[in-house]
Amino acid sequence: MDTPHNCQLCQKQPTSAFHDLSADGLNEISQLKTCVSFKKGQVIIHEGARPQGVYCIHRGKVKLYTLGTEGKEQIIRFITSGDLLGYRSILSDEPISASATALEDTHACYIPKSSFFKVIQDNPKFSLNMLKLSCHELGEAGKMITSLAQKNVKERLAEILLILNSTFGEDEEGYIDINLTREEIANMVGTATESVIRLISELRKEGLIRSKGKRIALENRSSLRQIAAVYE
Amino acid sequence: MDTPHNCQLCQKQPTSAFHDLSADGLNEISQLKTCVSFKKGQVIIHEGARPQGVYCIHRGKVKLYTLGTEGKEQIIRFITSGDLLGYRSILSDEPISASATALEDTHACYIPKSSFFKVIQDNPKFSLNMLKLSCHELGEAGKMITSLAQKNVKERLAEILLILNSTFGEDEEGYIDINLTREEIANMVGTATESVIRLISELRKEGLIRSKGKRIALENRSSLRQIAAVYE
DNA sequence: CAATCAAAATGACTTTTGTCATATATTTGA
DNA sequence: TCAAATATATGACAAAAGTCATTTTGATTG
Repeated sequence: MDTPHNCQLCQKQPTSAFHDLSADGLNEISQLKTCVSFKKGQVIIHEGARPQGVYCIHRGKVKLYTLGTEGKEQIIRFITSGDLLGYRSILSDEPISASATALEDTHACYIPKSSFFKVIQDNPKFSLNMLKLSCHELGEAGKMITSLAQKNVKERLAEILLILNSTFGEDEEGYIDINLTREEIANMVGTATESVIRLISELRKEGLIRSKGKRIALENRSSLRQIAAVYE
Repeated sequence: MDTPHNCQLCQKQPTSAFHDLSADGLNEISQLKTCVSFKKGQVIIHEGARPQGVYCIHRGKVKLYTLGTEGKEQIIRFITSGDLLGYRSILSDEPISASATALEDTHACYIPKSSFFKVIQDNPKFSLNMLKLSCHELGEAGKMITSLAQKNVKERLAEILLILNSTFGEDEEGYIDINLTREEIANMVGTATESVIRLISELRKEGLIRSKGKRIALENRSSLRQIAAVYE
């Protein structure tokens, strides 16, 4: 077990389910949680398993993905500081429908199933936050479905690059601050690795992005937005 | 306003959020709801709008869809007896992300936003049911994402036919009991209408389905399952 | 700091899917 | 019930995306 993380950080984060939780509620969670770490590449939860608790990510980045035909990964979304992991399966009382793997060394709080339900029951505010959160995710999933069904690969790639940039921000040199292989990008976009590589070259030639090894920086967001046809 | 519907029907239905609700809770809802009807083809909720309440479908069938590029529909899922409509947007406090249109004459109960929140606050059981429901939907959405990203059109069509059959059942002649055009099926599968028509012909020639006009009946489920590669 | 390994890049080719045109069949509603 | 409208069906072709093979580049580590 690791050194305990400070739950108040999550309480302050507006996107967290613990946002605005009462001191009592926060205290309750602090008592029930334990702290764990995962190395880069380590599997945190495994598709098909029955989960025994939820994780609240304290620091690090995690990919959430399902395994399709022939074990091909489909990345559903990313999970990072303040986000919860594993709650879907526990709340719907179904086997885990998506696996999660750490993209970098990750620290998290673990809250056992029974404790999680206790917190939900004792804190209507938290319960409503969870409801809001899952409804928000549901809307995002709907957008992803429409995008996969109706856009071509280049449009989807442009969209994903914009999402990655706004989710993870940029490093000092302007590159998107996440370490993904072209294959992993392909697994988000829902296409072949070669197609992603080809289209990244194309976008680079068009001057919309630049790249150095696996790292990518956006150079012309508005054109990318136009390609992605994200009118929002 | 229509003749009032009996809420006990929803209470008894295991898939409904009102399942197992206390007599008090049920009574509270009965007081707050009004009853409404929609003609076939009528739009019930409209993408981008701000919803003022939720609908509980009493009888009828509704398609839920987002509008993609050039106004093309992407059907996300169907909503039928006992199901709620419009709650996602209200709970996540975002504009409606999907439109809903009645596929046949539909009767529903309307619960205004404020009443809906009141019921959630007064009935922890209902609140937890809603949470379970949205988490279940989230799992289904994840499956749909993987399917769209990794399966080819024929596999997805086979999958959709199996889903339609189990969701809506069959009429006396064995046809799937829902009235959809080939275009609407294409809008679920995420492909062109012609592709759906061609593949339906193909499946018919292979003896896996039969069809009469727009109606379709499954003849060989296990082969369809194999094509859909649904190992479950 | 090289040697090794893994990932990115690119070309050639195949398959799948989409588009457009047109013929045939089925619904629908007056 | 019959005509008009709508949907299904099919062919020909075009475009998009996937697969396989190979080269080049970048990352890793003893």
